[in-house]
Amino acid sequence: MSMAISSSTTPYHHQQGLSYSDAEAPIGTAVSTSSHAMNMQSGQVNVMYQKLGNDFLQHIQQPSNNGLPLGHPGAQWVGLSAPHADASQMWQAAVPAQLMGQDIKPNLVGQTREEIQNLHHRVGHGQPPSSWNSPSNTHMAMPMSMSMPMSTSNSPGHHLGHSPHYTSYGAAMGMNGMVSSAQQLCQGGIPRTNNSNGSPLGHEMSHNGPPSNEPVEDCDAPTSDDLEQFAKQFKQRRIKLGYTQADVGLALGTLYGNVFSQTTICRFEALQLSFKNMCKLKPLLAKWLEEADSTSGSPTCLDKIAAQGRKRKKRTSIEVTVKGALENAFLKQPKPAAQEISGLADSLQLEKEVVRVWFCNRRQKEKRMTPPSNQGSMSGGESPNSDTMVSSHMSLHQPVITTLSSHMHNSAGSPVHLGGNSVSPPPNHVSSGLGQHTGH
DNA sequence: ATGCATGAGCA
DNA sequence: GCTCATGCATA
Repeated sequence: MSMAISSSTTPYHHQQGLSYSDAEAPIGTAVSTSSHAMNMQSGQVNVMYQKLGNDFLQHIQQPSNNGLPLGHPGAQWVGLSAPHADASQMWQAAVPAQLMGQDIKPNLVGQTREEIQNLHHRVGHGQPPSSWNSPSNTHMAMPMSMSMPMSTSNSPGHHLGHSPHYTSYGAAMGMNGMVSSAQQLCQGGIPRTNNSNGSPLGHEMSHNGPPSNEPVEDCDAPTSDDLEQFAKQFKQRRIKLGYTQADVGLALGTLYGNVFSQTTICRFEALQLSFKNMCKLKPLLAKWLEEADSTSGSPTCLDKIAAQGRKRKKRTSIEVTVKGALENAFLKQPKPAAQEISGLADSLQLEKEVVRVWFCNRRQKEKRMTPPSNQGSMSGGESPNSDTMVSSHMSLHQPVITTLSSHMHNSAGSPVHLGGNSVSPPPNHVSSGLGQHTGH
């Protein structure tokens, strides 16, 4: 029984050293041990399975194929919302998004080479036509037709600060015909047909209109469909403009004081945020887009936010076996009591806190993959998922094996379709968990 | 792109 | 202690 956790589980690695100087991204954080020698994604794949469906799955399983097809219909969302109609409901119900209600987080954009890499991939595989395909260019892959916004400093995360003299974006836009998307989007005039991806989304019977009250100021209360569209286009535009997700996150901070991380932008684009959250971010991103579109040269004063070293616990790498155990436990009891957690932690030789957090995260994830339960608005019972993630519908891609799903207990009691997916079973890992759990 | 972590707000 | 939003660190 090797329940050992990968060495990396160190209590608190004060890597103070990583005072992310505003100058350069914390590349130096390569601290890590690397000892995670194991197939990660144990749970990941499962999850992906469930929520993403084939497209993503493939994407995952084949790193080489990393560019998640922008062209892919994103139908996931629509797809789900349509058949289930629940999604829309809950989404709308959750709309009360309070813009800017949040705190301003001094974020230190960290992704540098990663971003660059990512960008690479995207550029390389994204739908962008032949126009720009110079993967060799570690900098920004920009549509050659236009001059790089990035200026000379190739640091993707900072060009804004330096002197992003962006030049004619128009040129690029011509390529896809995606013009002034920002504005359109923000005006509710989402050019649905305007998918350069060629994904017609035609069937999306979309959701009903926006909620009666729309707290969202910038744009009218977006519907899930709007958000999906926006996210998709946003991504396209962003890439075309040559920005990385991290760039955008930083820029948002510059523009609104709200810095966001690459992660958040990424999740936004992937529709992996709660509806409410999506609503909150959309206007900001829309604005940024607008800004980027028009601002042909004004950097929008970038003030680097001083890095605030916050000691962060080093990420614990949970072994596959252990993870499997956790999954099982989760299936049995998604919300274990403190005692149970302790016991579990003990038996698995994990810190209690780690286990607790694991469950929390697992639950969050669960929500994402869990289809909205219709009980929400009217049953008088507000489903806990009311503001669940957007991506839930993905699972619909596997109309087939939904069996497993039914096993899933989900707090709301609604059926959870795990992507049993007929596609291709998760490679290795803990299928034990999501894969074959027997409900409880 | 995602796993584990943090922290605010809430009950 | 949970949910939720968010992000660091990492594959």
